[in-house]
Amino acid sequence: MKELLLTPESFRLDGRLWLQGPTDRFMGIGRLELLGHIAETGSISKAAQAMSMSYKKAWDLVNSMNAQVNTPLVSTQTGGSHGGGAVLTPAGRQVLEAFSAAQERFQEFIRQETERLLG
Amino acid sequence: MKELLLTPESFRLDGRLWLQGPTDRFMGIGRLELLGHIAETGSISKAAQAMSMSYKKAWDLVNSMNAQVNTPLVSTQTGGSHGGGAVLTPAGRQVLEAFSAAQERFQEFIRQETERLLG
DNA sequence: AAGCGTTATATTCTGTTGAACATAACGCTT
DNA sequence: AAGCGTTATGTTCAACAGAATATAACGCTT
Repeated sequence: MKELLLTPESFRLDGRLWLQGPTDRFMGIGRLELLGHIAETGSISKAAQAMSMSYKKAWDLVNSMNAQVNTPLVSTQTGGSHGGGAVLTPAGRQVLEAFSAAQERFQEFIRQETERLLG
Repeated sequence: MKELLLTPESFRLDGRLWLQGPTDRFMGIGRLELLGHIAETGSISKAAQAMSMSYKKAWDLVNSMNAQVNTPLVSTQTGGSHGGGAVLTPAGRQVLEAFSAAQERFQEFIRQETERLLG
């Protein structure tokens, strides 16, 4: 009977993937989810609530992303019938889709490596 | 002429891979490099110097790794002709090798994804 | 016995990060 | 004009992480 040093009950392979931009982090799993919630809800504040994140934090993230590209990812509007809102621009949808796909392939990579290391 | 939103001059795909243990992080790129330097130098303090890391930090990391497995990865000795020292156990060499390989495959994954996203 | 380089461990300081709170502006609705 | 939900922005406080400093113990060498 062979003793394994690393068992899947006690150890878990994990990882993160991100895009580093000119000044700050540009895209990561948190920012990606935030973009998804903004697309769904049409609002930064509702997206923040959905992630149990403060509005300020969410706004800072949106601001950081928009500041690092020529074409902003999120377009915002203050005032109006519903108080304002936020939508993804075409550039925003493009980034969301591309990074989502990369993220899924990364999860698949982690599954494979988990099999190798702990399986 | 097609304008790219994300150019490889301004954006860089990066990532991290780690093994989460029962209590703490168990293995990551930093701990891996530390194990490598310990294997080379036979000393925690020399390994720490090589990484511009305080001895205490290095010792804490070694202690954290050893505490999370039945068979320690690093065997230490105090006192003696050279003051003491540290060597990798067979388990330590095994973990070093296995995680190094995973790390290399991860770097290759990042290269591929960089090509897709920014290439 | 003194000196050495190392492991082993605690404490203190400090910088960074995130949370919490507070306020203003905006444009529609009533 | 007052109220609303939202975007936009600053400040303050708490928690955590890392760096710096300090000290002891150990076992060989001289």
